[in-house]
Amino acid sequence: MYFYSMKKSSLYKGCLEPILLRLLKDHGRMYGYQMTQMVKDITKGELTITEGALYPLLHKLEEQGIVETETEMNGNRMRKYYSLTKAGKKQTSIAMEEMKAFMQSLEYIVNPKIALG
Amino acid sequence: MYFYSMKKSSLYKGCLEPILLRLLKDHGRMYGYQMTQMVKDITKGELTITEGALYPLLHKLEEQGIVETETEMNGNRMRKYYSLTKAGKKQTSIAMEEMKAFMQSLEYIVNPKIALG
DNA sequence: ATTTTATACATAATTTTCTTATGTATATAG
DNA sequence: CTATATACATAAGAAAATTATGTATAAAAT
Repeated sequence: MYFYSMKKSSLYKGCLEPILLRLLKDHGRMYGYQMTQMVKDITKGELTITEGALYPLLHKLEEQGIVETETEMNGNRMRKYYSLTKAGKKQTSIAMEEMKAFMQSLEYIVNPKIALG
Repeated sequence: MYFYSMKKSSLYKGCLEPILLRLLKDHGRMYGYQMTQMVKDITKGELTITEGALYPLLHKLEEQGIVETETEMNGNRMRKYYSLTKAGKKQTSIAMEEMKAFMQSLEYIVNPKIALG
Protein backbone atom coordinates (compact mmCIF):
# COMPACT_ATOMS: atom_id res chain seq x y z
CA MET A 1 0.00 0.00 0.00
CA TYR A 2 1.19 3.45 -0.91
CA PHE A 3 0.41 6.32 1.42
CA TYR A 4 2.81 8.85 -0.05
CA SER A 5 1.23 10.99 -2.74
CA MET A 6 1.11 9.71 -6.30
CA LYS A 7 3.10 11.44 -9.01
CA LYS A 8 0.92 14.07 -10.59
CA SER A 9 0.08 13.45 -14.19
CA SER A 10 1.57 16.21 -16.26
CA LEU A 11 -1.37 18.42 -17.07
CA TYR A 12 1.01 20.88 -18.64
CA LYS A 13 1.82 18.61 -21.57
CA GLY A 14 1.79 20.99 -24.51
CA CYS A 15 2.09 24.10 -22.33
CA LEU A 16 5.81 23.92 -21.77
CA GLU A 17 6.78 25.88 -24.87
CA PRO A 18 4.52 28.88 -24.14
CA ILE A 19 5.69 28.80 -20.52
CA LEU A 20 9.31 29.13 -21.60
CA LEU A 21 8.46 31.84 -24.10
CA ARG A 22 6.68 33.76 -21.38
CA LEU A 23 9.67 33.50 -19.04
CA LEU A 24 12.02 34.77 -21.74
CA LYS A 25 9.63 37.58 -22.61
CA ASP A 26 9.51 38.71 -18.99
CA HIS A 27 13.14 38.20 -18.02
CA GLY A 28 14.97 38.84 -21.24
CA ARG A 29 17.84 36.41 -20.99
CA MET A 30 17.92 33.18 -19.08
CA TYR A 31 19.81 29.92 -18.91
CA GLY A 32 18.12 26.55 -18.78
CA TYR A 33 18.67 25.61 -15.17
CA GLN A 34 17.50 29.06 -14.14
CA MET A 35 14.22 28.46 -15.97
CA THR A 36 13.57 25.24 -14.06
CA GLN A 37 14.23 26.96 -10.72
CA MET A 38 12.14 30.01 -11.57
CA VAL A 39 9.13 27.93 -12.61
CA LYS A 40 9.43 25.92 -9.43
CA ASP A 41 9.60 29.13 -7.37
CA ILE A 42 6.81 30.98 -9.15
CA THR A 43 4.43 28.03 -8.95
CA LYS A 44 5.40 27.26 -5.35
CA GLY A 45 6.75 23.86 -6.29
CA GLU A 46 3.66 22.87 -8.28
CA LEU A 47 5.29 22.71 -11.72
CA THR A 48 8.59 20.94 -12.15
CA ILE A 49 10.29 21.08 -15.53
CA THR A 50 12.44 18.02 -16.14
CA GLU A 51 15.74 18.39 -17.94
CA GLY A 52 14.73 15.75 -20.46
CA ALA A 53 11.84 17.97 -21.52
CA LEU A 54 13.62 21.31 -21.22
CA TYR A 55 16.85 20.97 -23.15
CA PRO A 56 15.53 19.25 -26.28
CA LEU A 57 12.78 21.88 -26.46
CA LEU A 58 15.28 24.73 -26.14
CA HIS A 59 17.36 23.18 -28.91
CA LYS A 60 14.28 22.92 -31.11
CA LEU A 61 13.42 26.57 -30.50
CA GLU A 62 16.96 27.54 -31.43
CA GLU A 63 16.79 25.53 -34.65
CA GLN A 64 13.53 27.28 -35.48
CA GLY A 65 15.07 30.69 -34.93
CA ILE A 66 12.74 31.48 -32.02
CA VAL A 67 15.61 31.88 -29.58
CA GLU A 68 19.33 32.60 -29.85
CA THR A 69 22.08 31.60 -27.45
CA GLU A 70 25.23 32.91 -25.82
CA THR A 71 27.44 30.63 -23.80
CA GLU A 72 29.18 32.14 -20.82
CA MET A 73 31.33 30.83 -18.05
CA ASN A 74 30.30 31.34 -14.44
CA GLY A 75 33.46 30.51 -12.54
CA ASN A 76 34.30 27.13 -14.07
CA ARG A 77 30.72 26.25 -14.93
CA MET A 78 29.09 26.83 -18.29
CA ARG A 79 25.83 28.67 -18.69
CA LYS A 80 24.02 28.79 -21.99
CA TYR A 81 21.88 31.89 -22.09
CA TYR A 82 18.77 31.99 -24.24
CA SER A 83 16.93 35.05 -25.49
CA LEU A 84 14.09 35.65 -27.91
CA THR A 85 14.88 36.65 -31.48
CA LYS A 86 12.73 39.17 -33.31
CA ALA A 87 10.79 36.29 -34.86
CA GLY A 88 10.63 34.74 -31.40
CA LYS A 89 9.00 37.83 -29.94
CA LYS A 90 6.36 37.74 -32.64
CA GLN A 91 5.81 34.05 -32.04
CA THR A 92 5.54 34.70 -28.30
CA SER A 93 2.75 37.22 -28.83
CA ILE A 94 0.77 34.63 -30.76
CA ALA A 95 1.50 31.95 -28.17
CA MET A 96 0.33 34.25 -25.35
CA GLU A 97 -2.96 34.94 -27.13
CA GLU A 98 -3.45 31.21 -27.51
CA MET A 99 -2.62 30.67 -23.86
CA LYS A 100 -5.12 33.30 -22.76
CA ALA A 101 -7.83 31.69 -24.88
CA PHE A 102 -6.90 28.27 -23.58
CA MET A 103 -6.99 29.36 -19.95
CA GLN A 104 -10.35 31.04 -20.52
CA SER A 105 -11.64 27.80 -22.02
CA LEU A 106 -10.48 25.85 -18.99
CA GLU A 107 -12.28 28.37 -16.78
CA TYR A 108 -15.49 27.91 -18.75
CA ILE A 109 -15.29 24.16 -18.21
CA VAL A 110 -14.04 23.96 -14.64
CA ASN A 111 -15.99 26.98 -13.43
CA PRO A 112 -19.19 27.09 -15.51
CA LYS A 113 -20.81 30.02 -13.77
CA ILE A 114 -21.24 32.42 -16.63
CA ALA A 115 -24.51 32.38 -18.55
CA LEU A 116 -23.97 32.13 -22.28
CA GLY A 117 -25.95 33.77 -25.03
CA MET B 1 2.27 31.72 -48.42
CA TYR B 2 -0.41 30.95 -45.90
CA PHE B 3 -2.63 33.75 -44.73
CA TYR B 4 -5.35 31.66 -43.17
CA SER B 5 -4.72 30.91 -39.54
CA MET B 6 -2.50 28.02 -38.61
CA LYS B 7 -3.91 25.06 -36.79
CA LYS B 8 -3.64 25.77 -33.11
CA SER B 9 -1.35 23.49 -31.25
CA SER B 10 -3.34 21.59 -28.71
CA LEU B 11 -2.43 23.11 -25.39
CA TYR B 12 -4.96 20.88 -23.73
CA LYS B 13 -2.82 17.82 -24.26
CA GLY B 14 -2.95 16.22 -20.83
CA CYS B 15 -6.10 18.05 -19.72
CA LEU B 16 -8.60 15.97 -21.65
CA GLU B 17 -9.26 13.45 -18.90
CA PRO B 18 -10.07 16.04 -16.20
CA ILE B 19 -12.21 17.92 -18.72
CA LEU B 20 -14.31 14.82 -19.37
CA LEU B 21 -14.56 14.05 -15.67
CA ARG B 22 -15.77 17.57 -15.03
CA LEU B 23 -18.43 17.30 -17.72
CA LEU B 24 -19.70 14.04 -16.27
CA LYS B 25 -19.67 15.48 -12.77
CA ASP B 26 -21.77 18.44 -13.90
CA HIS B 27 -24.15 16.69 -16.29
CA GLY B 28 -24.48 13.24 -14.79
CA ARG B 29 -24.82 11.10 -17.89
CA MET B 30 -23.50 11.85 -21.35
CA TYR B 31 -22.62 10.13 -24.59
CA GLY B 32 -19.37 10.69 -26.41
CA TYR B 33 -20.54 12.83 -29.28
CA GLN B 34 -22.45 14.99 -26.85
CA MET B 35 -19.25 15.66 -24.93
CA THR B 36 -17.46 16.89 -28.04
CA GLN B 37 -20.33 19.24 -28.88
CA MET B 38 -20.69 20.55 -25.35
CA VAL B 39 -16.98 21.33 -25.04
CA LYS B 40 -17.12 23.12 -28.39
CA ASP B 41 -20.15 25.13 -27.23
CA ILE B 42 -18.87 25.98 -23.76
CA THR B 43 -15.48 27.12 -25.08
CA LYS B 44 -17.02 29.01 -28.02
CA GLY B 45 -15.28 26.79 -30.53
CA GLU B 46 -11.88 27.13 -28.89
CA LEU B 47 -11.45 23.51 -27.78
CA THR B 48 -12.21 20.71 -30.19
CA ILE B 49 -12.04 17.14 -28.95
CA THR B 50 -11.15 14.71 -31.70
CA GLU B 51 -12.80 11.31 -31.83
CA GLY B 52 -9.44 9.59 -31.94
CA ALA B 53 -8.62 11.11 -28.56
CA LEU B 54 -12.07 10.82 -27.03
CA TYR B 55 -13.16 7.24 -27.55
CA PRO B 56 -9.94 5.46 -26.55
CA LEU B 57 -9.83 7.61 -23.40
CA LEU B 58 -13.44 6.78 -22.52
CA HIS B 59 -12.67 3.10 -22.99
CA LYS B 60 -9.64 3.42 -20.72
CA LEU B 61 -11.74 5.14 -18.04
CA GLU B 62 -14.29 2.34 -18.26
CA GLU B 63 -11.59 -0.31 -17.90
CA GLN B 64 -10.32 1.52 -14.84
CA GLY B 65 -13.78 1.59 -13.29
CA ILE B 66 -13.94 5.38 -13.34
CA VAL B 67 -17.02 5.40 -15.57
CA GLU B 68 -19.75 2.92 -16.42
CA THR B 69 -21.82 2.70 -19.59
CA GLU B 70 -25.33 2.10 -20.83
CA THR B 71 -26.02 1.73 -24.51
CA GLU B 72 -29.33 3.06 -25.79
CA MET B 73 -30.94 3.46 -29.15
CA ASN B 74 -32.03 6.90 -30.29
CA GLY B 75 -34.26 6.12 -33.25
CA ASN B 76 -31.98 3.84 -35.23
CA ARG B 77 -28.77 5.32 -33.91
CA MET B 78 -26.77 4.00 -31.00
CA ARG B 79 -25.75 6.14 -28.09
CA LYS B 80 -23.35 4.92 -25.45
CA TYR B 81 -23.98 6.82 -22.24
CA TYR B 82 -21.21 7.29 -19.72
CA SER B 83 -21.55 8.14 -16.06
CA LEU B 84 -19.18 8.32 -13.11
CA THR B 85 -18.93 5.37 -10.76
CA LYS B 86 -18.49 5.90 -7.05
CA ALA B 87 -14.75 5.46 -7.50
CA GLY B 88 -14.99 7.83 -10.45
CA LYS B 89 -16.53 10.56 -8.33
CA LYS B 90 -13.73 10.25 -5.84
CA GLN B 91 -11.17 10.34 -8.64
CA THR B 92 -12.90 13.41 -10.10
CA SER B 93 -12.54 15.31 -6.85
CA ILE B 94 -8.80 14.65 -6.87
CA ALA B 95 -8.54 15.59 -10.54
CA MET B 96 -10.38 18.86 -9.92
CA GLU B 97 -8.02 19.80 -7.12
CA GLU B 98 -5.09 19.12 -9.42
CA MET B 99 -6.72 21.18 -12.17
CA LYS B 100 -7.25 24.11 -9.83
CA ALA B 101 -3.60 24.00 -8.76
CA PHE B 102 -2.48 23.69 -12.35
CA MET B 103 -4.58 26.65 -13.48
CA GLN B 104 -3.28 28.71 -10.59
CA SER B 105 0.26 27.83 -11.64
CA LEU B 106 -0.44 28.94 -15.20
CA GLU B 107 -1.82 32.20 -13.83
CA TYR B 108 1.33 32.78 -11.81
CA ILE B 109 3.43 32.33 -14.94
CA VAL B 110 1.30 34.11 -17.52
CA ASN B 111 0.11 36.84 -15.18
CA PRO B 112 2.93 37.43 -12.70
CA LYS B 113 1.35 40.32 -10.84
CA ILE B 114 1.25 38.98 -7.34
CA ALA B 115 4.15 39.75 -5.04
CA LEU B 116 5.51 36.63 -3.43
CA GLY B 117 6.94 36.22 0.03
C1' DA C 1 -31.55 12.15 -57.33
C1' DT C 2 -27.29 12.53 -55.41
C1' DT C 3 -23.84 14.60 -52.75
C1' DT C 4 -22.56 16.79 -48.53
C1' DT C 5 -22.98 17.49 -43.73
C1' DA C 6 -24.32 15.90 -39.23
C1' DT C 7 -24.85 12.28 -35.99
C1' DA C 8 -22.60 8.28 -33.54
C1' DC C 9 -19.58 4.87 -32.78
C1' DA C 10 -14.64 2.51 -33.35
C1' DT C 11 -9.63 1.67 -34.22
C1' DA C 12 -4.89 1.70 -36.46
C1' DA C 13 -0.77 4.28 -37.72
C1' DT C 14 1.79 8.06 -36.71
C1' DT C 15 3.47 12.15 -34.34
C1' DT C 16 4.15 15.05 -30.48
C1' DT C 17 5.67 15.67 -26.07
C1' DC C 18 6.61 14.24 -22.13
C1' DT C 19 9.28 10.91 -18.20
C1' DT C 20 12.97 8.21 -16.80
C1' DA C 21 17.51 6.97 -16.98
C1' DT C 22 22.05 7.93 -17.97
C1' DG C 23 26.22 10.55 -18.75
C1' DT C 24 29.74 14.47 -18.04
C1' DA C 25 31.65 17.98 -14.99
C1' DT C 26 32.34 21.47 -11.12
C1' DA C 27 31.16 23.33 -6.38
C1' DT C 28 29.49 23.18 -1.87
C1' DA C 29 27.73 21.14 2.41
C1' DG C 30 27.58 17.64 5.76
C1' DC D 1 34.35 11.28 1.33
C1' DT D 2 29.67 11.27 0.23
C1' DA D 3 25.53 13.63 -0.91
C1' DT D 4 23.42 17.55 -2.84
C1' DA D 5 23.35 21.45 -5.90
C1' DT D 6 24.60 23.47 -10.17
C1' DA D 7 24.71 23.02 -15.32
C1' DC D 8 24.65 20.97 -19.49
C1' DA D 9 23.27 16.85 -22.88
C1' DT D 10 20.96 12.79 -24.99
C1' DA D 11 18.79 8.11 -25.58
C1' DA D 12 15.01 4.88 -24.59
C1' DG D 13 10.49 4.49 -23.49
C1' DA D 14 5.71 5.89 -22.33
C1' DA D 15 1.75 8.79 -22.66
C1' DA D 16 -1.48 11.21 -25.11
C1' DA D 17 -2.61 13.39 -28.70
C1' DT D 18 -3.53 13.83 -34.37
C1' DT D 19 -4.70 12.01 -38.67
C1' DA D 20 -6.76 8.75 -41.38
C1' DT D 21 -9.89 5.29 -42.02
C1' DG D 22 -13.99 2.47 -41.39
C1' DT D 23 -19.13 1.45 -40.42
C1' DA D 24 -23.86 3.19 -40.37
C1' DT D 25 -28.09 6.29 -40.23
C1' DA D 26 -30.44 10.87 -40.97
C1' DA D 27 -31.03 15.31 -42.68
C1' DA D 28 -29.92 19.12 -45.65
C1' DA D 29 -28.36 21.04 -49.78
C1' DT D 30 -27.55 21.15 -54.69
